[in-house]
Amino acid sequence: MQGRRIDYEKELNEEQLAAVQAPDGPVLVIAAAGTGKTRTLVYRVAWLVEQGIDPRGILLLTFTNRAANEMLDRARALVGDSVSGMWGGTFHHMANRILRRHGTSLGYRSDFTILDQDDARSLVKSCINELKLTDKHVPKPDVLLSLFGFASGTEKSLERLASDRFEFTPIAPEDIVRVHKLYQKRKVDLGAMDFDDLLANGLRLFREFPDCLAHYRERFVHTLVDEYQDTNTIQATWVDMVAGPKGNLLVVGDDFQSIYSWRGANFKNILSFPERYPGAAMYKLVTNYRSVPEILNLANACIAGNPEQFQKTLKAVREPHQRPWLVELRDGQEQARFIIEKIRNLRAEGYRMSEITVLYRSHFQALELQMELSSQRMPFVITSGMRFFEQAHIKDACAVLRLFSNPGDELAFLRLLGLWPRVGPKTGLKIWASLGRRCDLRKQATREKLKAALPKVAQDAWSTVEQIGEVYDRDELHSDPGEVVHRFVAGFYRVHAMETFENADRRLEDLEELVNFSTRFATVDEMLSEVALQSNLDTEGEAVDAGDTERIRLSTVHQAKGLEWSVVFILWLADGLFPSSRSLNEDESDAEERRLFYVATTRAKDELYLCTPRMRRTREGGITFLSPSRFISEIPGAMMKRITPLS
DNA sequence: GTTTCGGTTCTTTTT
DNA sequence: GAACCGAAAC
Repeated sequence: MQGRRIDYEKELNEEQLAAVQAPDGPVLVIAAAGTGKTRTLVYRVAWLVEQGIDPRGILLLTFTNRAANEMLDRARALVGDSVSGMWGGTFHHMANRILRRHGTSLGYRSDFTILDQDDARSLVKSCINELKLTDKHVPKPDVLLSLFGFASGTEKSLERLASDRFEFTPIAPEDIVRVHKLYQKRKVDLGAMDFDDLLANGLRLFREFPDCLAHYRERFVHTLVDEYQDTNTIQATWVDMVAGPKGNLLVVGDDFQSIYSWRGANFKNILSFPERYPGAAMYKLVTNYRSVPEILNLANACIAGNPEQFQKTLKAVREPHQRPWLVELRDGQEQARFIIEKIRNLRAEGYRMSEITVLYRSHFQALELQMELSSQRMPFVITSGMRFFEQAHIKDACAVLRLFSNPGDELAFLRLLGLWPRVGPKTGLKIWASLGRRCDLRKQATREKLKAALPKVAQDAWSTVEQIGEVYDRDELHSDPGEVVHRFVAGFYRVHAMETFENADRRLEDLEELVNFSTRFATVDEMLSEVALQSNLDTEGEAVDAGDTERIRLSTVHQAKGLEWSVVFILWLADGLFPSSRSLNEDESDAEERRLFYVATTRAKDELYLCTPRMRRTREGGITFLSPSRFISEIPGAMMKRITPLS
C-alpha cells in the first residue's frame, strides 16, 4: 500500500496539530474522551516518518491488542506499507519479542512458555497443595495471583501488601510469601513466564544488561505510548529507560479514564510526568467531536468531584440534540423489556443495530437481557467473560502444540493426558515423573515408555498423538501448527468432544476457526505466544464480524473503552452494582468507579439511557431493594429527562 | 486409591 | 458455564 499526501492543517484541528508536530523531546498529551487521541497518535507517526525517521526506529506501545491493530491499520492507510517496520503492539507483546531474543541472559530458553490466567491458576493451586497449606487459611489461587501481579507491577513488597490486605484475618502473610516463592521456582523449572513475568523480566533485562538497553535505546529513536494513565510502575520505568536521555517520548492519556488501578496501574505516572520530565511540552485535547453537548454536560458534571486530576472540560462541537434519559424501572426484567422495546423504536427511526450498545459493570449483569434478547430473536454479540483462547476445548488442542514446543511443559502434559479415559491428575503426575519430567513426543523411546504406562482404555486415544509425534519432524509440522491441530481433532478430539460436551458442534467450529487462525503463523512457537497474548478472536478478527454487523453489542465498560456508538444503554445503575460493592469494600474511595461511569457515558454519540432498576430478584425468590447509583444522584436533575415506563 | 459423576453455588474489571 | 464437593464406580 502506498501512503498518501497528508494535509496536516486541514485534517487536524489546532489542538491535534500542535501535538502531532511537537518538537523532539518529552511530550505529554492529555486527550479527553472523544477528542481524536488515536488520530493524533497515528498522524504523529506519519509526521515523524515524513521528517525522515525510519519506521523501524519508532516504538508504539498500547495496552490492548485492539488498540494496537487499529493504530497499525490506520497508520498503514496513511503512511503506506513502510510502517510495517515499526514496532507496534501491547507492552506484553514487546516484552515477549525482546525476551525471545535476549531472555537467555536471564536463564530462559528462547522457547519459553507463556502461562495464561488458567495455567497460572492451576500452578498456584499445585503449589498450595505441595506446601500442605490446604487446611490452613490461604486465599484462593485467583486472589493470590492478583496480589502477586500487583506486587510485581508496582514493585512493592508482597509481604507488606499481604499483611495490609489480610489484617485481622487468620491468613498468614508468611504463607503467601511461601506460595509465591514456590510458584516462582516452579515457573522457572517449567521454562515458563506468566503475564507479569513478561513485564518484570523485560525490565530486568534493561536494568541488568546495559548492552541490551543500549541496543534498544539506539534502535528506538521515538517512543509513543497510548493510554499512559494505565501504566504501572514497571511499565512506566521500562518506558523511561528505553526512551533514555534523548527523551523522545510522547505519551497520550487521560487521567479521567484511568480504570485499571486494581491491577497496579498508577495514574500518578501521568500526573507526575511534567515533574519527571522537566521542560516536557504539554498539549491538551478537549474538543469533542463524538457526543452531543447534553451528554458531555452530564459527563463533565459527574467527573468534576474527583480529586487529583488535570482539570479539563469537554468542549462540544456538535449541535444540541436531546438530554440523556434517566430510566426508572421496577426490576431487571422490566429493564430488559424496556431496552428491547426501545431498540425496536430506534430501528424504526433508522438506527442500525450495530450503532447500539448495552454497557454494564460486570458480565453477570447482562444475563437477564441476553435471555430476553434471544427469546425475542434479536441478534446480539457479547464480548464475553470467557475469552476465546481460554475455553476448555481451545486449550485442550493447544496443549498438544505446547508439548511439542516445550517438552518440559508439565501443565500441557497433564492437560493432554487428562483427556484420556482413566487418567486424572494423579496418574498423569506419576507418568510425568516416570518420564523424567520431560516428554518429547518426537523421540521414539519416550513414546514407547509413555504408551506402556497408560491404562488399556487410553491406548486408542493415545495412538492419534503417537502418530503425530512419529511424523512431526518428517512432515515439518513445526512450521504448520494448523495441521497438528487438524490431525489431533480429526483423530481423537472430535469424538471426545461429542462425548463430553453438550454443545460439541459449536466447539468444533471454534477449533476449525483455530486452524484458520493458525495459517498466519510460520511456526508452532510463534502461534503459541500469540495465542497466550491474544484474549479475544472475535473483537479484532474483522473476518468474523464483517458479514453480520447487524447486531447489538453487549459489553462491559472496561471492554468498551476507546469505542463509540450512537446509542448507549447503561444497565443496573444502582449502588452496590455500579458502583460495584466489591470495589467499595476496599479502603479505596469510589473515584475509580466514577471514572468508569465517566468512560461509559462518553461512549455515546447521540443518545444515552441510564437505567436504574429499583429491585433485584436473587435466586430462590429473594428480593433486594436497590437505591439509585450515587453517580446518578450527583448529576443535577435538570441534565436528564426522566422516564418511568410501564408499571 | 483414583477417577468419574451428579449436585450445588457463584459469577469485577484484563494482558 | 465452571469450580467445588461428596459419593459412587472402576
